[in-house]
Amino acid sequence: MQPDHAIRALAALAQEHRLAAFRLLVKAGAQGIPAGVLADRIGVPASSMSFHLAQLAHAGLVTQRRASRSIIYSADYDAMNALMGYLTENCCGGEDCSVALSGSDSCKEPMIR
Amino acid sequence: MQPDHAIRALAALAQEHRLAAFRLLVKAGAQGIPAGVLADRIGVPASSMSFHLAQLAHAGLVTQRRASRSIIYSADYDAMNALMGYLTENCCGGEDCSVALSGSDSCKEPMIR
DNA sequence: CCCATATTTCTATATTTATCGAATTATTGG
DNA sequence: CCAATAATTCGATAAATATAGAAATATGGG
Repeated sequence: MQPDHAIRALAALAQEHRLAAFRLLVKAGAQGIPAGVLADRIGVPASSMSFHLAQLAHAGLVTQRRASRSIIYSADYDAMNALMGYLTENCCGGEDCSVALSGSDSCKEPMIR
Repeated sequence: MQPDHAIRALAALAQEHRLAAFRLLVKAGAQGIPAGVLADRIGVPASSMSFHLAQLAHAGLVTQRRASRSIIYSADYDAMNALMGYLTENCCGGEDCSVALSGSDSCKEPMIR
């Protein structure tokens, strides 16, 4: 994953309504949630929701499919996975962050020099 | 971790120069890097670097200490760890993203309904 | 004490992002 | 085909973020 792709994904999640939408989509699983339902649940106008969903889609974090009149959004787990991988490799010292760096002494870089 | 804290951390990383700085700091380990060296390596004016470092610090992702005339920044691994934990719990279906969700069938939510 | 160094704060400006009503584009039921 | 529904795109602001020079604030050497 290129840094600019990671930045797009991070920026996509770094907004109240988009993070809320993505969390709902993650919980919803592959079934997904229609755009209008997301707008209602989050409490933003449809046009605002559409703007935010476009950013999540541009970052590759969600996919969309049409089902009758609705457009149903789903979280793209692979994309989120890739972002986690990028962060683990580049921002956590190259090891699994939650295991290796929390008070552990297995860090590649010594904590005190 | 509260959602707004996660958003601050995500936003702090979602910028070219800040992500570059944070990656350098992660690689540097506890030794850290002075503000001026970061500015030089990244190629931004000192005042711009200071602006970005303030955002990273406000998000809790870096710590700073004075050493003579320099102010040395270091990555805060615990904060990054907390962010990874938040993302894993809230944006990856509640399991370790890189293990459970990449084509695995161990997801809590069924992939197809 | 003075000067050079390192950094931050201030100030102004440019750029990007967010908001939301109105208009537009699909889709379906009747 | 027409009316109703679901979304998106458009357009106009508003708000937040980024940039960078200039001024101000510490620190330490001589």
